[in-house]
Amino acid sequence: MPASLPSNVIPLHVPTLQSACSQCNLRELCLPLGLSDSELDMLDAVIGGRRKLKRGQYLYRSGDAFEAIYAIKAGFFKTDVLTEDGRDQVTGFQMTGEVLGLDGIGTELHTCNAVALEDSEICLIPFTDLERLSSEVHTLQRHFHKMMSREIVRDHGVMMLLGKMRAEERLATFLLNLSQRFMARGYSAAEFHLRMTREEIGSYLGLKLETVSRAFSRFQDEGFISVHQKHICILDIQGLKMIMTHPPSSSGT
Amino acid sequence: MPASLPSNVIPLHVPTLQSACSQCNLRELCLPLGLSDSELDMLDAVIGGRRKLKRGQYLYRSGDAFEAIYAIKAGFFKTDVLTEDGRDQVTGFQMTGEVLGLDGIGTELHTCNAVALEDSEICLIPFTDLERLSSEVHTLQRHFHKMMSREIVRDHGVMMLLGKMRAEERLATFLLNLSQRFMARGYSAAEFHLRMTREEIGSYLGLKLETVSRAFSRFQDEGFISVHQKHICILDIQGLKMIMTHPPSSSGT
DNA sequence: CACCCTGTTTGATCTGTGTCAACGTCCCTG
DNA sequence: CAGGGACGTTGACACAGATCAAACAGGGTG
Repeated sequence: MPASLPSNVIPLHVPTLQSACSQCNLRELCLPLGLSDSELDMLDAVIGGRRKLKRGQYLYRSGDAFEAIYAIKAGFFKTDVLTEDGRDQVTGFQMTGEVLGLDGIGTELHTCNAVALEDSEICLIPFTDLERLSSEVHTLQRHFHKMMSREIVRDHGVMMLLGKMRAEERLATFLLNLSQRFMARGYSAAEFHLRMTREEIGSYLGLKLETVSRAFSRFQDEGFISVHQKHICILDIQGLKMIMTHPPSSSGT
Repeated sequence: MPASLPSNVIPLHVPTLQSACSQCNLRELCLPLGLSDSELDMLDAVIGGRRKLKRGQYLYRSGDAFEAIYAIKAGFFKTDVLTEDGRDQVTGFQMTGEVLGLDGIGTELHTCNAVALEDSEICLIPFTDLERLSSEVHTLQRHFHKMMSREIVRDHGVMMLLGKMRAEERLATFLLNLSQRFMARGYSAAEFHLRMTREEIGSYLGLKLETVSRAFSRFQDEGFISVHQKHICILDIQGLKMIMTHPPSSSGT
C-alpha cells in the first residue's frame, strides 16, 4: 500500500489508487479502508456490478426506489434537490472514490438527483448485501458508519458556507476544497479542470452565475489564480486561504 | 402501540409517547421503532445511563472525544459549528425523541457543540455497544442507518433553504417545521414557545436577528401569526405555506 | 420597587449580490 | 470554414438584507 497520502486535511471522503480487483477497484475506494484481505474478498462478493454513464446521464433521480449505494470508480457527479416550485439546489459534487446514494436509505426512496458531469463508471453495492455483510465484518460496519457521519459533517460545512460566508469566501473555500480532493487522488492541487458550469457552482454556493464569474475574475486580477474557461491554476494558495478566513471587516455572529 | 401518529409529513425524526421502560423511555424514542419486545429488551441493556442538563449547559463540545450518541428524553437543544475566525453557524435544533452526536462518528471527535436551550435530560448510548448490538439485531441496524440517512436529507433541506430562499420563506419554513414537530409529539401545532433567541434563529437561517424580527412582525401584520416575545400562534398555516412556496417573482435557477 | 441585563423591535441608511442586458468565446456540426 | 448554441464575461442598475442606532420589554436580584 503506497504510503503518505494526505488523508486528514479536510473532511474529504477518501483517496483512490490504482490496482486491480475482481470486479472493480473498490479495494482502493471508499468502503474498504482498514479491512484485511480476507475481509476484502467478502466485500468483493457484495459488489453488484458496474455501470457506465455518459456525461449528462442520471445515475438516479429523486423518487426512484433505493436499492443500492454507488461507489464512483471513475468520473465526476453532481447531486441536487428540488422544491415543488421548481427551484433546485446542488448539494454536492462527487469524484472518484466517493460514494453516492446515502440519501435514499431513510425513506427507501432517493431524495435527490445524481447526474454524471463527465463520462463515468460506478460500482453498484446492493444495500441489503452491504448491511448483511457489515453486521458480520465489524471493520466494514465501522467504516460505513464513519462514511455517513463524515457526510453529515460535510453538510455542516456547507451550511456554514451558505449561512455565514460572503461570495468570495465561498468560492475560495470551494476551490481549496476541490484542490485538496484532486491532490488526494494524485492529481495536481494547483491546476485542474472544472467539470461543472458557473451556474452549477453558483447553485452549490448559493450564488448567481454572474457573481461566480465576477469572483473568478477578481481572483485572477488579484493574482490568486488564473482562469481560462474551465481550466484553473491556483497561483497563491495562501492568498485564497486568507480570503476564506478573513472576512473584510466584522466577523462573528 | 398507539396508532395514527403522523410520521411521514416531513423528514422529522420520530414521535414520542409516554410509557415506562427500564432505564428511560427510549422504547418510545428514536431508535427502537419497529423492534420486537425482546429486541427492545436487548436495547435497554445498551443504554449507558441518563444525564440531566441545565439550560445553557453543553452536552458536548467540538473536539471532545466521541463515545456515545444521545437520545433526548426531554428538553431542547441546539447544535452549532464554528470556524477558526470565530463565526458560528447553528446547524440544528433538536427536541424530545431526537438524537444528538452523529457528527462524531467519522473522526471519533465531536465536530460541533450541543447546548441545552432548556433544562433537559438525555439517554446516553455508548456507540460501541450500539454497533455491537446493531450487528445482532437487524431491525436496529436498519433503523440506525435510516436515522443517519434522514439526517443527511434534512441537511439537504437546510442547504436548499440557505441557498435558494428569501428571508421570509426561510422563516415560514422554519415555523412550519417546528409546528409539525411539536404536533408529532402531541403538542399544539398552532401555539408554542420558541426556546431559542432571534439571534439563534437567525444563525440557523443565515439571517441577522433584525431581519428575523422584522419578518416576524410582517407575518403578524399580515395576520399569518401572532407573536408575543417567544410565544407564537400560527393563525393561517396556508398563508405561511404560500410564503414558503411562492417566491415573489421568478423562481428556479 | 428600582435597577440592570439580556433580548426584541423599529427606523434610517448602506452595500453585496441579484437582475437585466449586451457581447465574447469556444466547440460542435454540416 | 461558416453558423449556431451553450457557456462565460462584463457593465449598469435595483433591491433585499446588513449595519448602525435608539428605544422598549421582561425578568431576575438586591
